Amino acid sequence: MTKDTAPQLHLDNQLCFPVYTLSRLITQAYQPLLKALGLTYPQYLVMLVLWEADEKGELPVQVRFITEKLLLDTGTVTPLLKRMEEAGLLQRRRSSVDERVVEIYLSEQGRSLRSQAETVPFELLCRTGVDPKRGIAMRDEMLAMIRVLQQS
Amino acid sequence: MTKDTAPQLHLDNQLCFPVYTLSRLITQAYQPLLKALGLTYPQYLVMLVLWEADEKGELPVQVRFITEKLLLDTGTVTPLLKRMEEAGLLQRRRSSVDERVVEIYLSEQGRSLRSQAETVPFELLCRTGVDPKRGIAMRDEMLAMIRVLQQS
DNA sequence: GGTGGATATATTGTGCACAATATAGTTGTT
DNA sequence: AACAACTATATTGTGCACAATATATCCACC
Repeated sequence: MTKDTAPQLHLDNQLCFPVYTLSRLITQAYQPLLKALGLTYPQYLVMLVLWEADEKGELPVQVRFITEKLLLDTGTVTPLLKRMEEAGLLQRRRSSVDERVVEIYLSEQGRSLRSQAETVPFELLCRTGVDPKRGIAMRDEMLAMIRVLQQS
Repeated sequence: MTKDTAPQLHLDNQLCFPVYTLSRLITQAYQPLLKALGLTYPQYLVMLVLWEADEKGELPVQVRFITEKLLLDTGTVTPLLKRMEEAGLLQRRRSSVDERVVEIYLSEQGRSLRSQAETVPFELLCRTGVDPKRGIAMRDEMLAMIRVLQQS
């Protein structure tokens, strides 16, 4: 009489666990590169949003713009932006048109960081040993899952 | 004269961001199911490890066993196990053979939670709308990337 | 049998995530 | 004009993650 088993509860059979682990390991792989720029990984994501908005002439952006791009809520983003303001990467200013809104401006320091960041994605690609084609296929599958999960 | 662009820094071209987001959204999808069991997502992962060890008659396990399975360090796992002990899910006891080692035992409450958890993976599969075959393919690709990242 | 190095776990401090709630401002309706 | 409903951001509290460091124990070798 052996114990009954529940293979669907075995760690190796989970889909969630590799996603969770891969996310952590990727963040760890970025860490030394981002440390040289004085950024954490979530701060790097905010900078990606701001640099891209800058290219398109969309600055300043609202806090809401960032929360929607990154799918994070204000409870995460507000303190994140405060720390980044203290670090001199950006400015936060209440809109005079609508006092509810806080507008985010890129500082010169924040803007100039972009040129240093330009090599980061390629270096990461090398470290992870991802074949670019399969990486794109994986990315698209994940984006599809994200769309499904966002509805609930 | 337009601003120069750096497409490799655009959010939509990142591989890391979908992994990061998918991981968060999956955790959020688990949350209502796990809340009914009184577990957080990392606590659920610890329980998966313990239930599986229990099946194999490997209990008690060392803290190290859990950190290695989950690829987390003691700075994360020790307080996690303490909270789980307070919640009555497990016991922590110093080994008398080797006083450095802390042995983790499953409590009866923790063991009996397994039957309630057995339906969780299937429910998640439904919510994420994953085709099982493609899910397995994705999982294996992620595990391959994890192996590469673990070496550095 | 003492001591240097290795091992196992714990602690401290910082920065996310996120649920829940609060605050303040705006808009639409009557 | 008053006020209810809505919107944008902020705050509070809890629980991870993780780097860095500390503590305690064990083991090998002399």
